[in-house]
Formats: sequence, C-alpha cells, structure tokens
Amino acid sequence: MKSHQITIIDIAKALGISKSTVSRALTGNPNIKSETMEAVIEMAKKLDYQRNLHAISLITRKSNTIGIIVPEFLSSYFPKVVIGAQAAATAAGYNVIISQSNETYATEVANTQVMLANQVDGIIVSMTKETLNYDHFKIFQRKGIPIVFFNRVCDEMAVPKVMVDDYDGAFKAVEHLLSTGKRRIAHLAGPNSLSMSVRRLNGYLDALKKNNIPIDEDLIIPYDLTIGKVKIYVNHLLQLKHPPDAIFAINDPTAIETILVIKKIGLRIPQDIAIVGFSNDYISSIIEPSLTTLSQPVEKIGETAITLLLDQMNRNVSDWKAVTKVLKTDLVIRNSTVASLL
Amino acid sequence: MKSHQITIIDIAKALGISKSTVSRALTGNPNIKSETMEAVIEMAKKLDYQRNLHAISLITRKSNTIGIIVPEFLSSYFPKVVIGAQAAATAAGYNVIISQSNETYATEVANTQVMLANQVDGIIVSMTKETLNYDHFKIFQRKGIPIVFFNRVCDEMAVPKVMVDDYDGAFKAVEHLLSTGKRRIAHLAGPNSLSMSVRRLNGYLDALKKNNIPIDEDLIIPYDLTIGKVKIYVNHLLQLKHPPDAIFAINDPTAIETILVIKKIGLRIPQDIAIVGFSNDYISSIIEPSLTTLSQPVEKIGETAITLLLDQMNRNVSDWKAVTKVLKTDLVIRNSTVASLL
DNA sequence: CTGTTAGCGCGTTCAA
DNA sequence: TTGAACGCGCTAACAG
Repeated sequence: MKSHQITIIDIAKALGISKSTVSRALTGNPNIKSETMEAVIEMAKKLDYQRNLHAISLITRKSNTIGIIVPEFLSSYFPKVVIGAQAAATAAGYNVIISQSNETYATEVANTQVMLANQVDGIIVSMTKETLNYDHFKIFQRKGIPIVFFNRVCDEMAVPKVMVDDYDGAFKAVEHLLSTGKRRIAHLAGPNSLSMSVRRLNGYLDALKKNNIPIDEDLIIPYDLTIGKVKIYVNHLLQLKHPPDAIFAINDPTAIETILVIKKIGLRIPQDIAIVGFSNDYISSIIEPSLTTLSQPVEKIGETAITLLLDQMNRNVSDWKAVTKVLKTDLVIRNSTVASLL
Repeated sequence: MKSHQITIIDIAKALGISKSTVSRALTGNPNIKSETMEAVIEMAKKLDYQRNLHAISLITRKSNTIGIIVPEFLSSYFPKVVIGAQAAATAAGYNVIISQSNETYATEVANTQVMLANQVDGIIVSMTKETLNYDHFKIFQRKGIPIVFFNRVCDEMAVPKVMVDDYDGAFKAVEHLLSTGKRRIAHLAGPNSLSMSVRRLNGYLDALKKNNIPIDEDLIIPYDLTIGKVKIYVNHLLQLKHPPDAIFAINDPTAIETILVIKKIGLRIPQDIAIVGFSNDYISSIIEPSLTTLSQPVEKIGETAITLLLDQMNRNVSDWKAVTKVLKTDLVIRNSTVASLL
C-alpha cells in the first residue's frame, strides 16, 4: 500500500552529490554548474521524480493553489466560468481545485473547510442561493487569504467582486419588450438572498417607471429558483384578471421552462405573450421559439475573478483593494420576443 | 503577505499543555482525559485552528485526496459524472480535486502532473479525444497510485474501468430505427482513437447484419467530434445518390446539430429522415422534434468509478483487480423517430 | 559553485 | 494519561 516515493535524496545518492545541490538544480537556481544541472534533471526524469508539493507548501506557507467554489454544475454557466478561471490561473502558474456546493449551504461550508485545509493561496466564490450567513467566508479574510466573489456576490463583505451589470441587463430587457408593444410585463424574480435578484428587479422596476408604466405587484413573483415551481407561477400569472403580455424571467432555465409551459397551454409566443431570459445558455438558441436573452461574457468573468485575486495575493493584507468589476451584458434578440426574425 | 498560521503549538501554549497532547486530542486518540480533550477542541475552535493537511500528508504519505480528470466541461455529461463522483468520495471522507483537459492531450498531461505533485491517493479519468499515448497514466501504476477509467477508457491498460454498454446501446438504437421502417441508416461515428466509438460502430454494424440489411460504407462517417463539421457531413449524406432515411449519431450534441441542419434544409423529421442520438442530454427533450436517444446513468457512473477506486486503494498493489463495470443504457423514444408520440 | 544545518507543522514512537 | 524527541521531504540560510 505505501509506495516508496522518489525523493531528492534518491537523486543525490544516485549521482553522489548533496541534496541541496539537487534541490537547487531542480528549482532552477542559477548558482550551479550546467553539467550537474543537466545530470540532475536527467536522473530526475529517469527516476520519475516528482517534487512533493506538500513539503514545499509546508516551508513556503504557500500551496500555489487557487480554490474555486461554485454553487452548481448543472447549468452551462458555471462550468464555463470555471474554464475561463482555470485558464487564467494556469497561465499564472497556479493549480486549481474546484468544488461545487450543490446549491446547499452546508456543502458550501464544507467546501471552504477543504480549501482552508489545503492551504489555498486564495479563492474565488459564487455563493449558493441558500447562503445567508457569511462566517465561513470571513475566516479567509481574517487569515489573510484573499477572496474574490463573482456573479453571486456577498454584499456585506468588502472584497473584490466580479459581476455583470444585472441592473442594466434587466433594464434593457424590459425596454426591448416595451419597444415591441408589450405593456403588462411580469417578472419571475429570484430570491432576495441573492443580491443579483435585487439588482435585476430594480432594473425591471426602473425601466417601467422611466416609461411611465404603472407597476403591478401582482406581476412580480420572487421564487427560489426551483425549476419545478415555474409551472405553478406561470399558470397563476395567466389566470390573473389582467394577465401579462410578457414575462421577464430571472434566468434562462426559468425562461425555458416558462416557454415549455406556455406552449403546452397553447398560447402563441411572442404574439400572446413574449418571454425574455438572462444568460444566453446554449439551449436558448435551439429551443423553439428561440429565446431572447442577455448574453454574459462567461469565460471573461472567470478570468477577471482570477486577475483580481492574483492582484490581491500580491499585496499586503493592509493594502487590499475591494474593487468591483462590472461587465456588460448584450441583449440577444430572438423569436420569443420578435416573431418575424428569419 | 505571509499570514500567521494557527498551529498546535498555539493551542498548547494557550492551554499550558504539550503539543503531543493537543495532537492526540485533535485526532480523537482514546488515551486522553475527556476534559483536556474538550478544552483543546474548544480552544481550537476559538482560535480558528485548521489542521495543516500538507504537514499531515508529509507524514502519512497520504493526501486523503482523489483526483478527477475529465476531457471537457461543456456538455452536461461530465459535470454530472463529477457530481456523482464527488458525492461518493466525500461520503468516504476524501477530498476531490477536479481538472478538465479542454479535449487537449497536452493539458491532460499537465493535469496528471498536478495530480502527482498533489500526491493524490488515486484518480479517476476520462481521456480526451486526442489521447493516443498513455505514458502519463502509466506513471500512476508504476508509483502504486490506483487509477480508474470511466467512459473514455484506455484499452491497453489493465485497470478498473466503468463504461456503459455502448455496443448494446447502438444495437438498440438501430433496431429501433429498423422497427419504424427505416432501411438506409447512416452513422455519424466518432474517432477511432476512442474505443467507445468503435463499440458503438460495432453495435450499429451487427444490428444491420442481424436484420440482413446490407452495409453501405458510404453511410458511415467517422469524424473528430468537432460540432462545426456536422453540417458538412449531413449535407454530404443527403446529396448521395441513395441518401439515408435515418441517421444514428455518436452522441447527442452531434444529433442535435444534425436536427438543426436538416430542419434548415426543410426535410421532415422523422418522416423523411429520422435521428437518434446517444446520452440523453438535457436539451434533447426540449429540442423540436425531441430527440430519441440512449440515456446513461450518469451520476451512477461517477459513483461507480469512485467505488472501484476506493477498492483498489484498500488493496496492495500486488492485489489490484482490473474489473470492468458495464452499465446499461435505456432507449428513450421521442419524436425524432416516432412522430405520433404526442 | 557546493555541502551542512535548521526547521516548516504535525503524528508517532519511547519514556515517564 | 502525558511529555520529549524524532523525522516526513524539502528550501533557505550559512559556511565554505
């Protein structure tokens, strides 16, 4: 069971030199004869030598590892962010450990503990929809380990954040619906625990106000993002005395489900009711009618989060900056709001 | 920059006892007074103490970590496998580090090095479509670190593997098409580097043979899974002198793209041409017409891979078993082969 | 350019 | 039941 690990000592013995020389050769120390350097490297390769990162971390107090915590892996959104983040981290010479929280607070807490135990040099995080207590994140601050939030950020912590302009995106979505002649626009909103939901709601409200459309509280339904419930809310909306002629959904999965429900009922999209989503998931261009939505620069979000993190890691704790990067969304107009497109 | 880490010594000092006692208390050693035990645990919590896994790994020569390497994160397939695997690993008390290879051989090699440097206790792997050389995996065997393949397995290594019954799935797909009256069934196949492709191809061929349908080489097109190329192949097939009346695609993304291309051309699905995919991605039930495909027990695959891995980890190297688990697929019949299904 | 020494944080002997 | 001492593999001083 316990395999023999090849160590620096093995190389040193095989070559008849000291361990420190081997260590120097392996770390690219300049004060070393090029012959010995080559000999060491060759022997290392021959013996399948692998530096033991645990030993190195123990000394340097750095693990050369960045942690990524995402709330879920089921939508295409977070995997793409992870890809962007991983690329940026790798380019900077860092390893990455990823964990997903299953949209569960307890799992998220456990994940942060894994990160701490692994002595990560920093983490980027998007929270679960359940997360209301942030103590498990504050530990990182206290320990001097930088933390950067993206997408689902923690408002009460003064740390770097990467977000898209949710307010602006929602605003654009609603103005687009108004421009197609819709007037009773409902909003399937997200939970208030996510500040993102609140920003999108505000964009929705302000777009209506700016255009002198009265706000009807009956048309605003916050829900917990459990897809199975969409059907209930859509049916409810359609049975109102004055039903909506458009629905702006908090995200694409919600919008897709809305489309499916409405199609089953037999209403025409967009003539009877138009739909707009948020995020431009892969499926949104394929469903019929294709979904009008706001596209996000997904990989760029991951990349930016890592960039901010690396910046923090290179500073003293006393010198940390809590910048917030806000990336723009693009309105992608498709058939769920404009039938005549192609 | 260098943050002060809370160590056992800090706890020992604060309590005025020895480090070894603290260590024992923290590891649940029975030879310890319950009072001191409690005192230590309380102080540890108070000081936000986190055990340094690097130090522990250095001593125990175990990292308590399992590595997962997947070829990509873009389809919904691998994220789901990862979820299953992670759950099983966590349940067994292991941490997990995930990396994705971007379908690139070089990245995959780099990922294995990260795993080795992190001293993982074992890994589960699904290879990239490019991988033809397996030296980077064989290192694990030589070092006595168990490795388990899933889905995209390495035929030339005698290690545990988890697969679905690709042959049987393909066979069922083709027999289903035949049962709907189709006779010229094309196959958009995968690259030969993936043994999975070969097994699906064989299932396709044998189903035709069994039913005395002549095999037409023109109808079999292997490709490298680059979705952008599907359009070319589908157009090519449709322009044959005797075009196919059905297409069995190697996987769902290929099948989806095929549907989109055919719809654009204006042919009717399934009347003019029927389509079958493989894997039952989320999108397959939503596209119109919905896609007939083979569903895989995705999370079960990840879970099974971890189970096999844990089993290997508990054995001596000399006692390793190279079992192969084959999980069954289910044919999910939808409108892309049977129009009348509501 | 190279060898020697100390010690990173912790688990684990061996004594007491 | 506790304490002291050793060493996991490696890097970073300090001497040559």
